[in-house]
Amino acid sequence: MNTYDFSAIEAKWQKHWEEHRTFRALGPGDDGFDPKKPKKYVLDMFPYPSGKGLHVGHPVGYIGTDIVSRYARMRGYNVLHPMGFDAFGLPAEQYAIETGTHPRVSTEANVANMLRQLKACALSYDWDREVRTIDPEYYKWTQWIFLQLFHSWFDPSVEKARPIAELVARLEKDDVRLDGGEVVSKSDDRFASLRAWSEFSTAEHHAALGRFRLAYIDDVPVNWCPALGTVLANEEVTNEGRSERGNHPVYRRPLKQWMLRITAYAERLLQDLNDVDWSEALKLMQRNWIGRSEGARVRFPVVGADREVEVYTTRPDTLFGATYMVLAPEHPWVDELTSADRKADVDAYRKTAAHRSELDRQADTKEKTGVFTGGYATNPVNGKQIPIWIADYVLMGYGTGAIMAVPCHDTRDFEFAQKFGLPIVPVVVPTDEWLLEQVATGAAPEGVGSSAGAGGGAGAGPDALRAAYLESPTSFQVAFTGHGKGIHSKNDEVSLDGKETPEAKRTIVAWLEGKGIGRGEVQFKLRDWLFSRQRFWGEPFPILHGPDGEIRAVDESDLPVVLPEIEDYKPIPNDDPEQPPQPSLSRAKDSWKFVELDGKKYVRELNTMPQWAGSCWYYLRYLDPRNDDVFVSPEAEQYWMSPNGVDLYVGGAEHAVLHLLYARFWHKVLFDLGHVSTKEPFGRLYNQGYIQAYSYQDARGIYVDAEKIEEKDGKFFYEGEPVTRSLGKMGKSLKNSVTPDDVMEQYGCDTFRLYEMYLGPLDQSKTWNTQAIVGIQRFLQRLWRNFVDEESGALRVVDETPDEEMLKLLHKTIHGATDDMDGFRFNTTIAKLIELNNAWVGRPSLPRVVADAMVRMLAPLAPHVAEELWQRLGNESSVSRADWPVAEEQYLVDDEIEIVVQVLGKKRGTVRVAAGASQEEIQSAAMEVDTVKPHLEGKTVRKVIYVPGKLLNIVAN
RNA sequence: GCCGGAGUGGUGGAAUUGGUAGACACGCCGGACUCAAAAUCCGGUGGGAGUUGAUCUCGUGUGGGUUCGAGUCCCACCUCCGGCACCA
Repeated sequence: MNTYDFSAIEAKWQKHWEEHRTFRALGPGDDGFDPKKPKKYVLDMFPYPSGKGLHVGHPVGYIGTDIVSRYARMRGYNVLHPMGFDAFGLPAEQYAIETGTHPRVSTEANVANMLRQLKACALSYDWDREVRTIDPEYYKWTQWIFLQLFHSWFDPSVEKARPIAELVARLEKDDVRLDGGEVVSKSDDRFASLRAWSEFSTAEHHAALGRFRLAYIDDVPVNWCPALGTVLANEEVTNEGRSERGNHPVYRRPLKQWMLRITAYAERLLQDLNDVDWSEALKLMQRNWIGRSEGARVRFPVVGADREVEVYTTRPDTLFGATYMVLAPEHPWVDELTSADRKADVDAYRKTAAHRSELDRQADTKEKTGVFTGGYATNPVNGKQIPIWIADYVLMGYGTGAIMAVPCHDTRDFEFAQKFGLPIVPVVVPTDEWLLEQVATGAAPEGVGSSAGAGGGAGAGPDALRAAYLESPTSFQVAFTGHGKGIHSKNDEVSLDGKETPEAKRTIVAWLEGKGIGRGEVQFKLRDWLFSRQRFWGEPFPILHGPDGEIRAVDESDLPVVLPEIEDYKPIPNDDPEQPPQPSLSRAKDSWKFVELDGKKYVRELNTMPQWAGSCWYYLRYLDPRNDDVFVSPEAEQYWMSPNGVDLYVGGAEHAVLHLLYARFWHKVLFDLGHVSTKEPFGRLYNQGYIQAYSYQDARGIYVDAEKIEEKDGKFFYEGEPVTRSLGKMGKSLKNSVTPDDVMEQYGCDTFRLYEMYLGPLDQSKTWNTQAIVGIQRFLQRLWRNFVDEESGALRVVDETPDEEMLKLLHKTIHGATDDMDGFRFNTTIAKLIELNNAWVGRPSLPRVVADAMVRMLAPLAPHVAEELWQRLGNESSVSRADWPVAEEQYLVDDEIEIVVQVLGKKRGTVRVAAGASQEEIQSAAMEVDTVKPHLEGKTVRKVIYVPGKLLNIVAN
């Protein structure tokens, strides 16, 4: 083997690593584990093994984390770098249905294929720690964690989860009583009027506790798709209100579903984002999703009824401008508030609203609709009677499902009021900037304030504009929604006039609280997490339903509840949307479905968990994957997770919200209950960019095979016909997929890995171009020829010291490469190695000191060729456990340096000076440079700026 | 509409805190080797001016600004990508 034979080398070393279990991660309790070494937990996002296999875009992140892991090992860390498969879920089940195979069979085939592809990439995972969510040994603990949620409640007084048994004990002692979802202590005025726990029936006990448990059953509006026989996530529903798969109608209707009380953690999920090292963009996405807003709840008494409608507003300072109210069509009090003569209209409106899907409703944001109920409420700040409407621009799911409408200072209310002729009263004075901007955009009425009309160039003055606005706000075509000073906002007890918005808010909230008609409140957009599906391919719930409304957890000792075998795992479709869903598990045998315990007959919960469940905690199972007694041992958990959780978590930005929010939520519950030692799971998170590829469409718009495109003069042709080019994700449908299998067959794994990294920075989207890969291939071949004589196969490495210049290059390369590796800039690391290698091309031999360092630096990036050369250099152990080279300071400094000479900021020449030269010396030398001199002639030097070691700028004029 | 991110040669990209714009690579051009081709090696390669050369000049999406000096900072705008979207 004299030439660079990548297939032989790669096969040899992959076999070697597997046989020697080179990348086994030793942890607490393992023989040979060294607890004195620092640890690094490097994690890839849990992949879903799809039937399509990987394309070259998928491994980018995996190669990146692999390089980080290999580098960390060489820097003396104990590295945990595991991989596994998130294999439950709809796509696998749908694929299984289409192909008529059992989901387990198709899933396992997909896993096997993906495993093969991953292993071909030489990723240094500890495969002994592989987990799969579909294994009962794994989902036993998913079920166990679900039970932790079920058995816990969020105690707002300490802002953490506690065992619900503690609450029950206090209820049984009658220390506390329940007011809906609130725990009321003896000292509270309400206590005496509330029923004691002992007066509750069994069913009431369960219902009452359900309002506290972190996992609970509730009637919630969901996307119900009768044809598919399941509820769907919002992402699975198209804009037309149909299912993405199969294009079946989807209905919005309330259904009894399992929910997880993630909203209890909203504040902590938001706050703790400050303590994690994630990109600001990603944190912002989570913050927006959680959607915290500060405002007030205010109660409006209904005229002629002993009722108060409660609204939530973020602008309590505009209360005096509330000229009508709007309830969501689904609001429970609509019937009661509707007058007899309005009933027909109201019913009709509610019916149409109910038939529109949520997305439908959100789609047309232009035209507001609504009807008057005939009812009136009293504005509590000024006693005015205002009409109550219903409209679908108010959502039942946010706030109280009712709003006070302030048309002058809210865009939606403004549009609605204009359409239905409701009064619009200004209560906040717009700022001058805003007023002038309205003139610029043409929203202000024409001619206002322009003293002499056109020609004079005199624009509308702010004073005139303000007067015009306050006189007639509708003459401006938009609402003023910003902050400003209050106006027309006072009653006998309180005045907001002249107060800036923040102060006005504080003033009115204090007044409302004093009067007992409202209070300040924080709201979140975040909703509780709908956690059940009616499909087969998921984790069964460890829950039994008793005959008297009892909801009983399966004993921990009886876990796992194994997914039963059923004859037909297809979903149970139903054309009638009014029929409740039939979970696939309802087809299980009675022996599975029914359980007798303590003389009672229970029915198993027949829903399954959604796909997110297994991926919410897999990073914990990797720490101790074969433990049958606990989900993770405290020793393993503390060693690998403390102090900041996963040290590096890499994945695509598509999981920015859902997975990362769900996993953080579970982790916090486990933290509160004492099962894990950190409050956040992922201390540092890094989003890798996507790999995009060009796709080509012919005249008909049909995608054509990207591999067969020919380019001529910047135009593209397929079989002679012109085609159009566009950039997009790689995929079969765009006919632009390139598989790692093909690339590796032609160029080898090392070239593939290097090229994927060389394409650009890890966090950026990059465009795949198979053509340019030869550059990397040539690099490895040149490298090989620097080490090995292709004629004889002899090593060209000699024990001699390179000259000073080459030593400097070597150590500067080590210095720079180390820096680049630390910053995940693998593209520039590779560029530096190429430069170092190029410097030796054409020389008769390669000094050992250079060869040694070069191989070490190459090891994390191109592990096979590095191992091979390492061995040829006479080493016996794996280069993957060798030390990363260290740059020697003495070679990083030059005796003589080149200083750039600028005149007035423009480069005019350079001077070579001794490294220690003073500014004066450099300056006088610089003035004499031939190319500099002419630029100084006849000018006076005003100032000289010297950037040490780099540049001298002479300011002369 | 709102919120993020990004625009640098023919191409992917480099320039870490404001300090030589274009490292490295692809492609292209020229040369060496060869009967020839491939591979390899050597040289060139942002635009314009300059007979060659030194050199000059323009140049990091557009237009302004700050600065001795701007790809980098500030303001306005354009384009592309991503997220959210009646959230009161």
